[in-house]
Amino acid sequence: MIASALPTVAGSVLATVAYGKGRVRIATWNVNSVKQRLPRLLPWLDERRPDVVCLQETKLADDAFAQLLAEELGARGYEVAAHGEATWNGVAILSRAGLDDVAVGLPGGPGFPHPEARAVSATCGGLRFVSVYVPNGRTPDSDHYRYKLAWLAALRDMVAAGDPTSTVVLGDVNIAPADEDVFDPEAYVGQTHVTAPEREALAALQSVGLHDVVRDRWPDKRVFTYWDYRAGMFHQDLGMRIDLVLTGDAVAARVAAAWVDRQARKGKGPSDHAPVIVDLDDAPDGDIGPVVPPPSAPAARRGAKKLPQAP
DNA sequence: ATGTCACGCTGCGCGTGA
Repeated sequence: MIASALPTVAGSVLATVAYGKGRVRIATWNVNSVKQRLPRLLPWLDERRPDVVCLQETKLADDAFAQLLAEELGARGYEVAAHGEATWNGVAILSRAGLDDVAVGLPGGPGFPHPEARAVSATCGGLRFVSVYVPNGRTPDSDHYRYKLAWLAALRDMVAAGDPTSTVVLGDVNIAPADEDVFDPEAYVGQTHVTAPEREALAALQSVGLHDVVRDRWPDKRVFTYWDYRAGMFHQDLGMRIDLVLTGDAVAARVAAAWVDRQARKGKGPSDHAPVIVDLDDAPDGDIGPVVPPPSAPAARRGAKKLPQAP
């Protein structure tokens, strides 16, 4: 095998060398404009060294994305699948574990009124990644809210039509799955992100076989991923958990760590969202998946690590 | 206490989206 003729394989080797012993780090981050966030994104990639990164709210057309980032990402070993538009929305997948079979959007998915750049999928090292930016919904009586529900149904259908066990759906779902995922549930009654139909649509997505791996690992912990820019909300830790990593069974069984990188929300020029990072243990075949754990391996085993969050 | 950011503009402060 000649590595130089196989850039995908070479990227996979690089990832293994970079992170050690085959463990794979995946992440999602709503960057709120990749152009504005470049001074935070590049150092974050260098510090956290994720192997697969899903971005949302890139707010950049694909040619501009390539022009802005191709060199910096290529130098770090990443291949890129970007699906954006000029001003709003926009999603991407960065991978140094291979990047194949890229698909944009959702088959048969709704538009508002036209399809928006809110989903991109790719196969990276044997796992199917879907980077999603779920519509906000605005208010529960709005067309945008109905669009949100229809969009989630189309996402569920797409995942169900694939191979859910080796799928990872990650991104900004604009839904707090439970009241524990909101700093003040009473303050949000009647607003989007917490209504029953939204939570039911999210549950329907998960019912195809996806695990909320951050909540599974920290069942009782106050953990948020988004804090409004205003009024010192982050400083007071008044946020919501609306950025999720949802994985199929085979992936969930390999989760070694799952945490929110609050450091990235601090300091100068942050996004209003923090990245979510999940480490997966090595797959026995040396690829990153999919792997069904042997019967003797309890699915609950995981070398739980202390959450590396800042005070 | 409606507080911040980012977007684009028959732009130079404002409406819109989050």
